[in-house]
Amino acid sequence: MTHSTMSSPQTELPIVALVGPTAAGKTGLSLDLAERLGGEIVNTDAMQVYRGMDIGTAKLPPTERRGIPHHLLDTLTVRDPATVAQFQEWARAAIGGIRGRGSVPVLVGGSALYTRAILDRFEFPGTDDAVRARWEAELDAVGAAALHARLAETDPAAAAAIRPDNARRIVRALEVGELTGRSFTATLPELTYLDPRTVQIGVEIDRPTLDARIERRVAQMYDAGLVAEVERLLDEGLAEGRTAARAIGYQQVIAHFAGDLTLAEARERTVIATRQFARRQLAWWRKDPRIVWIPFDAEDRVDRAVAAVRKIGRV
RNA sequence: GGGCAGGUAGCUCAGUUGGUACGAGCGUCCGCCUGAAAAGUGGAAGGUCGGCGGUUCGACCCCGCCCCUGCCCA
Repeated sequence: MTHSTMSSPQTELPIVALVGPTAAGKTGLSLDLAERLGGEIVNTDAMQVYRGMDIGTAKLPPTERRGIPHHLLDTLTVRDPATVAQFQEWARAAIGGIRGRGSVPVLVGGSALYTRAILDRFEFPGTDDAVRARWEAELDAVGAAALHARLAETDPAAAAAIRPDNARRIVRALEVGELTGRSFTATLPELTYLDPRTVQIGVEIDRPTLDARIERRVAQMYDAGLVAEVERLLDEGLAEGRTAARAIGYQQVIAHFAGDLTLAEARERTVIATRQFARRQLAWWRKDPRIVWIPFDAEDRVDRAVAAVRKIGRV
């Protein structure tokens, strides 16, 4: 416990977020950084929240965490749906708790939307299972195009921003409209940190190297028993999980068990899906000029990261 | 040595009874993205149609030879 003699010194503590494509080396850097800053780690990876999904999400085993507290790992079972809004709440609470303890929160993870939802001014309009279910049923009955036409009547702005084939977003827009009576703007908010003492550090890596690392990582996952892990999780209801079953690696092994892919195909598809995921992540970070990029293999990367943090807050 | 099938986009394959390749799926690249986000979604770039020669106004599609792949016979 820190005793604050001055006006809440804990708010002077920075929020650090480590971003970058999967397999770039975020985890390793996060440990060094947390050690140097006296920080605690907050996971911002949408799939590492699942208990039991360890190998396929490249979750750091507890024995390798160097005694640094890790938050938001293993918070859901494989049957539970994950949602951004809920994660935002958890993460902000975790950040508050860490700062309250006089430590620096170090967020690490590859889920770009999650990270933004936590760091930026980002508000979610709410949800309602019944309303959602009704629109989803309507979607099945009428199809995306017809639903989009209906959205065009009630919320022209949203309809203009959402493609007629993007069923998921159309349903959500209709849900929000019904719930709030307001337009579902459907555009990302500005890049504005909720707390000005926020730094994002990006792990920079060239594509050939990244692709090679992805391939190697997938091979290691299979060697380490990914298939057995999936088999075990299937007993726990993985296939019924709306989000967990979609995770890269898991999704392909499930398809294998369903007889749709050979094991070799599943492995290959996992590599491809991971690579595509990395590209999508990169597209996301590319738009954010606030990120301080540090080469993944820079000898002094930890020093540089620490320096970037010091620029915005006393540590 | 002989016979058959095949050689078209990075990959797997469609296709035209000869008139500028209508290509498709996957991959690749780029964009979008507010309660499934490791998800969802839009677009773009790629082809001297195995090689050489011939027939023809014109060939990827016809003829000849050659090369490569697979299968069969010897």
